[in-house]
Amino acid sequence: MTGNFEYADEFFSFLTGKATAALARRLQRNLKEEGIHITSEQWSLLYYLWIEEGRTQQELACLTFRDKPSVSRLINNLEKIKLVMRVNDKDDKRSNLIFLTKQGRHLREACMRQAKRTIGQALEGLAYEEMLRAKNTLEVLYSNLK
Amino acid sequence: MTGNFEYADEFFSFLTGKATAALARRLQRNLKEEGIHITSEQWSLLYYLWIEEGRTQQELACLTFRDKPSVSRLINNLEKIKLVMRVNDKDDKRSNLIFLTKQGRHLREACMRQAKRTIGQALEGLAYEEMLRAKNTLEVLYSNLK
DNA sequence: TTTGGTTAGTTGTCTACGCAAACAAAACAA
DNA sequence: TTGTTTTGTTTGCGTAGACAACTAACCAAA
Repeated sequence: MTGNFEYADEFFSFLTGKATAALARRLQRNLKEEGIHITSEQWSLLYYLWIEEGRTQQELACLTFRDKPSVSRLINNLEKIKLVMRVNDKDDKRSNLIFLTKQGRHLREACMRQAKRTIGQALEGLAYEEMLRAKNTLEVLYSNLK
Repeated sequence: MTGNFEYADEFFSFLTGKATAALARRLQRNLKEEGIHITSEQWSLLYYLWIEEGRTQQELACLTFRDKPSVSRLINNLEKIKLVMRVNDKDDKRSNLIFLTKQGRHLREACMRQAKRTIGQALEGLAYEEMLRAKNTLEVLYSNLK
């Protein structure tokens, strides 16, 4: 049925992205309350580095679903505030491997706490079952489009 | 439980906004294929004007969950490409009422077609029931945060 | 009426986005 | 080995985002 679906207009609200925008703003606000002044975009990049460091910019672009220039500039800004650093890969001089600084690593715990808090606020009043279903639906949606 | 929720980290994927980003990009691409060169953000503002014209910028900011400067500049750009126009409100000289131009009105049908197509592509393979549940969950999420 | 608070919109500044083009290093093929 | 293609990153450009500070208009209470 790709691209032709009779009830589609009921779902235009997906297209406005209001829910995601609200979530991003709340995350940023919660981080700020904790004294952490990073953007939600920076958070999402750091998130993958907290899981594993030493990734290339290419990998980070893929993981965060951004284009390469966006990642390049995000990293510029994260370098400026001394949370990450580029290390030129010896085996492949085209790539930079991105590592956390001590400060970047240190931020992890507080950021995770605020991320959890944000999710808690967002999903308040919903049954766990419903959250799982919504997550699953969004994953399907993403895999349909990526 | 606001802000403290033991399974929260399972839902961090909500925070990255990848699904929404994918959706916005696909919408823009689909519009482009139809020869319509507007951004997904412009689409979302026009969407509310297609429902009803003559809204104030304030109202549009509220409807699209953006701040006033963002709406002001979106309208600047929409004016540049002659899809909308500001009309100063005679009853309250502080406000502008935003109207579609003939071209703006004309775009409606094709844009709606592509919006439907985008939703169709995004939700492909999902049961209608699941789509409704996800929509509902996102509405709760939004109302928790706005 | 005048003063003080509120509301609508704009401007400045900085961050971030995508797309296209440029570049350099690496991989590959003749 | 040289020439071509691919890959990883950066630069240029235009759009969009939030926040803070500002102007102009409205309004209400002294």
